[in-house]
Amino acid sequence: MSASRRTTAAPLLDHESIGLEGRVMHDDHQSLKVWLRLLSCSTQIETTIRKKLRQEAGITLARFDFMAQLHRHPDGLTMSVLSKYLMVTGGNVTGLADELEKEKLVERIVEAHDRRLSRVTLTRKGRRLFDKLAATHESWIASMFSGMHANELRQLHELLGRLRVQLATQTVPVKHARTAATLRRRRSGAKT
Amino acid sequence: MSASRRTTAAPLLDHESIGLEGRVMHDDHQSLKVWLRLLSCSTQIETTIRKKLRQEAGITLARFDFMAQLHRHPDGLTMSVLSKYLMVTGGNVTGLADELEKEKLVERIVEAHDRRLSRVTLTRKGRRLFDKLAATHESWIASMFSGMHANELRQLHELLGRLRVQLATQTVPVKHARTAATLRRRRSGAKT
DNA sequence: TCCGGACACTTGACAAGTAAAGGATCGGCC
DNA sequence: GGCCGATCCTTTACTTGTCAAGTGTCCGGA
Repeated sequence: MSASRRTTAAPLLDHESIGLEGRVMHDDHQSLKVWLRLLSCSTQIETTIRKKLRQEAGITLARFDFMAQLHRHPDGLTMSVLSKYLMVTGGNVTGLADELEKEKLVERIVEAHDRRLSRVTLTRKGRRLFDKLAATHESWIASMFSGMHANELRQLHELLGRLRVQLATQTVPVKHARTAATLRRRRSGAKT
Repeated sequence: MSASRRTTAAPLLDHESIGLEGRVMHDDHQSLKVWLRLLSCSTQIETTIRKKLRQEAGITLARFDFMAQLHRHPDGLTMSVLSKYLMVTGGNVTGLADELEKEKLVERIVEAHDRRLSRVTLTRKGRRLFDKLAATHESWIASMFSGMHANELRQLHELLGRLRVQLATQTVPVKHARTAATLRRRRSGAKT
């Protein structure tokens, strides 16, 4: 039941009409509603995938992502690059690498020409496991979207693409914080 | 969930053509792409909001949500209902309630007719604070979506609505045999 | 050559969330 | 009345992730 999450705010805005366009004031509510649905869908899917991965494959979503990155970069990646790609902090990457290394799914190789660098790659065992998981994973996704028509998917893809661009260009004021890509945070929910 | 953001799998599916429509096979990839964009947008917005809430209002997203629920239910809610609405576990709700109560933003009132129940409500102070935050919050959202045209928003709203329904109806089959297999309960031991 | 700063990673304290066990209370039934 | 099971909340242990300080390495300039 329920797909909803976060309840987020009640509509209280009326002053503060963000001087943007003039018709913005009218869109406020619509934006909030879109956001809540967006969040709701996203959360729902992510939760499902996370659960399935754990229950049926005994693996964590974080580890899966970690391995996914290595899989598409067969030559290996350094910790800092992984941190950037995964959008988590360096400390987190270290921890994940430790665990996966312990299970012989990945290995660290210290770079000869610069011993500060260690390149992480999938082991044969890791690659084998990931290949299997990736196929399953994609089938889960496909199945979750199976109720949508092809052109609806196209539209959605297009619209989200535009939204993402908007967000990227104007949300920027995030500032180039520290070294590691300290972005991304937890899920929250919404309810309409 | 977590903080990091999914990079998700490389496309490996080819067999397993989820016998659904016939052209589904062709959609697999599209689904994955839509999902990634969905996640990307959702995460971006959530991160922004979480940061702003913390920086400019000194409050946590979880607390904000907690208060939002109470705000739309002025008569108060029990812990278990809150847990359901917020989609978090009971333990989490207890913790949040403790903190907010300490700050005099909410209060617990033990139900007279059933002393197991405690109803949580916003204090006057809490309501005042939330009113202010909610307005600001909605203006943030509106501003983030300000790059989209009104009809794009409408389309997005519609499509996400359909998706959400799909997810709600078909994701249900998740539950099945216990959590057995993977991680059997281990009392107080370290990792595997 | 040697030194200081930049870089790459690790470590340890903390935050937030989950799941499972615990404790109290209620309600029905004999 | 007294027991039993169900319900509600709390507590505890563990997971995952952040941040900031620490360690080791590289490099460019005096």
